[in-house]
Amino acid sequence: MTVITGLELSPRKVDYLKFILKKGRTVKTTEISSSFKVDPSTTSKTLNELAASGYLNHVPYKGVDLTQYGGMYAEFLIRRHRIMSLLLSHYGFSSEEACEEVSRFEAYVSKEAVDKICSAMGHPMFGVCGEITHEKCFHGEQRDG
Amino acid sequence: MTVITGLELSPRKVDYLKFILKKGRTVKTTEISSSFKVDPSTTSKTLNELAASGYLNHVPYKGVDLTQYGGMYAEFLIRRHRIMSLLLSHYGFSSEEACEEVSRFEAYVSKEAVDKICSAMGHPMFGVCGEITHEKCFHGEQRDG
DNA sequence: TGATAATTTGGGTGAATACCAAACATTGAT
DNA sequence: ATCAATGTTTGGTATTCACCCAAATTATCA
Repeated sequence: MTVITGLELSPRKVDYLKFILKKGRTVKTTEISSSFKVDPSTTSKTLNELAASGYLNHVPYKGVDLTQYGGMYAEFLIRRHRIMSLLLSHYGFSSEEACEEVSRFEAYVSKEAVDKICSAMGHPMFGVCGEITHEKCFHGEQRDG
Repeated sequence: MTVITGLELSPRKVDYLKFILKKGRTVKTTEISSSFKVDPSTTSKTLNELAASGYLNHVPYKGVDLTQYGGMYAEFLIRRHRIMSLLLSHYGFSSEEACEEVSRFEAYVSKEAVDKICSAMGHPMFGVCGEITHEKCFHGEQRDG
């Protein structure tokens, strides 16, 4: 049972996993590279790394999709984004402002912190940019893994 | 009149400026390198870069201190740290937990965001790790520079 | 089945952060 | 006042992240 610190992935990798989870299907390299406006070769390499680390299944020339672990991890990433955005929305940020700001720093926010905030907020069901799920949240309180 | 976005400096440089401001005097390379547990040569190079960018005055072999601009900027850095830590302390974080968590991501939080949060909090005078000053805060609300 | 489009690979770049070894400057003790 | 010890800087090198270009490879469709 691997423990998630939330600090495992670089900002770009976080972006990619969130993107792939939101698509909910196999995604092609070009979809990602054009969305993020980078060269396909850059995306290709990053996807390879994510596959090597077990987050993605990569069938060369075909596309990528999330492994079981990658799916679980990406759900945390989305939850983190939504919880942090919701938090900022309580301080005068519009949805867009909150999402944009959070996107800058979310990769450096620990799961422990997210769980704590989520718990203090009473495990909200909706964020400013979508539904918040708490499957693996552990409700901030201690629980066995 | 240079506009501060808050995203000008890398995490390490943020650490250094905050450290120097807190000391409130000329600081030697070794003080910094030993505090952050890195090689003095690493610190020396980073201090050079900060000097080249106008944040520090560096007298070789003697030490560094903040330029006027550097001092102003460092005050923002401290305010950002304290506002963000105070924010987290409202979600069940102890002072230490809040400081530690914020230290991980503060370099990526914009001044605009800090001002907004500061304003929404009613410009608090005290954070979990020191007094908060609002000299250059512009009180979140619009004001001319 | 061959041209076109998508993808990957190989080779480079720059920023950030770090280390080591060697050169250089400062300081303090004799 | 000089020299050894200490502190600092320079030069060289490494890694991680993120990016680009050009060339090779694979897939697809007409």
